[in-house]
Amino acid sequence: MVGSARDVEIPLENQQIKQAGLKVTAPRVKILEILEQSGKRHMSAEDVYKALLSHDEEIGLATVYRVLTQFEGAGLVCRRHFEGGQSVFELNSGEHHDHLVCVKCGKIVEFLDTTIEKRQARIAAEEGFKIEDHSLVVYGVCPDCQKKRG
Amino acid sequence: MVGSARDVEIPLENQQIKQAGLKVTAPRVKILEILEQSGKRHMSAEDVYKALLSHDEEIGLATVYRVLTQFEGAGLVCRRHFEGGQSVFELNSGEHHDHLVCVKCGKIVEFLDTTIEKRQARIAAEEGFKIEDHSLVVYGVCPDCQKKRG
DNA sequence: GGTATACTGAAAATCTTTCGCATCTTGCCC
DNA sequence: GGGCAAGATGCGAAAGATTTTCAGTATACC
Ligand SMILES: [Mn+2]
Ligand SMILES: [Mn+2]
Ligand SMILES: [Zn+2]
Ligand SMILES: [Zn+2]
Repeated sequence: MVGSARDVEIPLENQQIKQAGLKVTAPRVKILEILEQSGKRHMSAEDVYKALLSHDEEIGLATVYRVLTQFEGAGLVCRRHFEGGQSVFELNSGEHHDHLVCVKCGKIVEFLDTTIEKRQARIAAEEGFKIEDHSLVVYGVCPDCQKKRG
Repeated sequence: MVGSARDVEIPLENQQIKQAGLKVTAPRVKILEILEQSGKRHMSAEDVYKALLSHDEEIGLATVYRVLTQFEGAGLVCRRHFEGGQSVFELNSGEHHDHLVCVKCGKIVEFLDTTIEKRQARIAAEEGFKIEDHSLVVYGVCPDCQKKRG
């Protein structure tokens, strides 16, 4: 047998999952791949599930929810609660950011504004609150959707 | 029969409901009363339902949801989506505001910061979005809860 | 009062997410 | 490489929140 173990590249996903303290299983690797490769940065569990189906992966919806929750706990993904029933997940970029969401087409623009972040911190401090987290979502109509309709 | 129609005061609730284009019915009046009289400014449908029960009102939970949704459509109440399952409703004060929520005890502090509001408007404008709404919720631990635990 | 229409309560249906559990896998030791 | 225990998966059932359905009832208006 010629060649070393290096002939087979160990996918980055496996490292991430292992480092998160989770066993490397097919569902976990596939779900992470979907999140990394999909054009949508923000996907609902259902979105992920459908993407898996379209890749002919036999993974149950319950497993998708379970794995996404584990990934969240491990800091691999962030869960968002925008309006409209389902939670959406995105890979954790490591940097906090907020969202601008188009109410017509669902387009999402991410932003980070230090002025807002500072004001929030000040307001919380004035009330004596110790901030744990925050959620800022601005809903509006994106340029494309404004063109399409009056 | 002495006395005019003015002897019987028409409750303000009835006016508000009528002006909203809705028929004045017992459930609607009671629910509006609960929202006005309850110490909690922010109530879930379940909260309202329980308050009704404690007032010996026979109103179904489905009706509570229906009425709250109608009130929202009529601009009488605002629906909020804080973390944790249920939506909460509050009377529409006519003035927008955001929320600081204690993750331990649920205490809510309302605030309005023009600096933040302006920054949001600018950010949306830069992206060409026409703002329709926004939701800013800061989660943290209130002073009381900080004292109670390490 | 009489009537068309809107409203109501209760149950059933939806929708999203989580559980229970029998059945597989993975990670690890020999 | 095989054996094993802990941990994961898939499936169906269950749960929790909200909405819909529908037959009976109340309201607004004449
Ligand atoms: Mn994002
Ligand atoms: Mn409020
Ligand atoms: Zn759009
Ligand atoms: Zn508190």
